[in-house]
Amino acid sequence: MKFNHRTHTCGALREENIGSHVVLNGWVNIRRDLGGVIFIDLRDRYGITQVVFEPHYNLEAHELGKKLRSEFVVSIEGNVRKRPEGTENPLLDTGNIDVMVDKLIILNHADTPPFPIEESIDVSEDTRLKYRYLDLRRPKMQRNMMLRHKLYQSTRRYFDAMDFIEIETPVLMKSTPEGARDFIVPSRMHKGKFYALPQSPQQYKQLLMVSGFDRYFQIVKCFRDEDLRADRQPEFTQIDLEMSFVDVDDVFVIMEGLMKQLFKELKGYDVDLPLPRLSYEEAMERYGSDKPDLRFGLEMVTLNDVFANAEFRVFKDALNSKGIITGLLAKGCGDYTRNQLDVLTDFAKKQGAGGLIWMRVKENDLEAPIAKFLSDDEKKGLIEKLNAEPGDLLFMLTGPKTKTLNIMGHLRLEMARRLELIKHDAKPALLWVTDFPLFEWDEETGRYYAMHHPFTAPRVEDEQYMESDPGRVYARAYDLVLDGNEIAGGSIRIHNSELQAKMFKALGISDEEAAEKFGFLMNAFKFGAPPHGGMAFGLDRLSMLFSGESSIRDVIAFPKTSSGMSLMDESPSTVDEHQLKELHIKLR
RNA sequence: GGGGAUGUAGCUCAAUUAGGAGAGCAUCGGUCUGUCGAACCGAAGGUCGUGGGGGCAGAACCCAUCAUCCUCGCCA
Repeated sequence: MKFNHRTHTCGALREENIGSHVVLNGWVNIRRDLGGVIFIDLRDRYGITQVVFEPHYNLEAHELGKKLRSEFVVSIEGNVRKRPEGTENPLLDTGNIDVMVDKLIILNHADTPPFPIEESIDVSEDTRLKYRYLDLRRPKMQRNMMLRHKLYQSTRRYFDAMDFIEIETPVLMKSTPEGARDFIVPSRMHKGKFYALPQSPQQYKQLLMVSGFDRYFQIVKCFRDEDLRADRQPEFTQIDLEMSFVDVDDVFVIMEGLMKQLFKELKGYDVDLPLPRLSYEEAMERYGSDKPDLRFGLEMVTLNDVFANAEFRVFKDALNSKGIITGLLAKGCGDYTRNQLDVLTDFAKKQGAGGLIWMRVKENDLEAPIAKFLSDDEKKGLIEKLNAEPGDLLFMLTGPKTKTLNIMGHLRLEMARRLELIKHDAKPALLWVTDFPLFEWDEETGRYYAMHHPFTAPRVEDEQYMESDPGRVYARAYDLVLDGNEIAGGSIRIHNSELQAKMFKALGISDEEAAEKFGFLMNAFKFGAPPHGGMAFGLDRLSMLFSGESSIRDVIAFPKTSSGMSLMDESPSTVDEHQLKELHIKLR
């Protein structure tokens, strides 16, 4: 089909173009047919321009213009004209002009779209995902994709300027036992053998350090076969980096520089450096989360010392079993009704709490079902410690430390929502969380797991406990948190094969298994591995937060549903029997 | 794997206690020369997610199942 190249985009024309003859190509956003005159909003990714078909101006074009419908693809030629006085549209950048059409070419017809292509639409996500190519035409999605593009470009510019080298690592790799479930790829050439898709390029980037590349980065797809969430997809994108001859603070400086640049270039916001740091313990005790949202206060307080001599059995049990008593002050919520408190109690119970203790703070007393179990000293201590005043409400939870703090952390977020503590224009809250435990004990399997990953270095002063008491070893690991979201995590790595062997031993991985699964890394470490460390950013989450979205699906062009399906192309799908046969696979 | 919410016209939703499937938008036709959420008049449009059950009668009740969203577990 013959058509002319555009002279302008649909967002370009202004009053200075009045009088010029132009060609515009784009989609019919909407048609307004007034009988004698037809207006078309012509759309491309740059904007919208109103084009006009008028019989006295051009009869032929007007006749053909009657056929236009939403989402037709057209090419028009015409003259830019100043809009008649009073008909300007201030909502459009091009709103002071319109284009009188001399020639219309319909490049393609379009079925009526299942939903309107508009800024904000009220359409179920299934429908949007099924017709994702239409959803992506919407200005909002176009903006999200463009912002993501800028995120890539700015990141690449930053790391290049900092002497980092972008190196691609394999997508087909060896399955590793630790961590998330692998996506598995069968090998046709090696019967019964499988590749795995990387959960992250962790081992490869460490090997690149052994190779002397010194500073590496990559924007890379990673895959984890685990259940999904609003902020988790089975395939996702990381900004991955690794540096040699560094300690924790060196990594922080690089990352803080990146955050400063990204915030400046993408949001026009100046981040104050250095970023605040919280230890894992402190984050848990004060915010009940290892990714605390610091856009608001509402801090939790550990009350163990207030109740050190408690008679009340619930508190006594908690203290005797090395548990925790944690409190939260809800300012001015003393008028919450029994019904509201029951709802919050249910909320806590759903998270796994035994119950939720609440107390209304009165002029000279505490009003609560459990008040009679507390001594006057305890009541006084509680009020002082929580800084409570008459009219306030306070919550308490008791139980095993991590779990209880977590539940209170959820309650903290819930109360923040109810009290609308997160202002729309709140300053972004960035912080480091440091000093994670190296290991996590798992009751079910009766063994330790690496909290970060098995290549994470212990703090030097804790190395001595690696064998005797792994539970008290802290890691040289750190997370970067933005507005209550974990957006990056990393660590200084083990670079010596003996320490790495100790690590595997603590994880209950036998020498044989370690040699089989990680032998190549252990071997590499014997040939002169520099001290190194790095980080990986969740680019999707970062992109989501910059776009102001609440799901990473809104910043991924073609995402999966929460059951891992692609509604557009209907994957995953069955394959032919002969494909399976070639792969030596039999379904059962 | 567990919990919660949802599923009715192309889209968003309604339908009281089980008793005539409806509205707005979109679509189609008509009127209309300055609209920009055009307006006005008219029309068409339904496997009530799917399968089964009880019942004179089901969109509604029961069972199963599928899908979507949120969430706990899980995510080194």
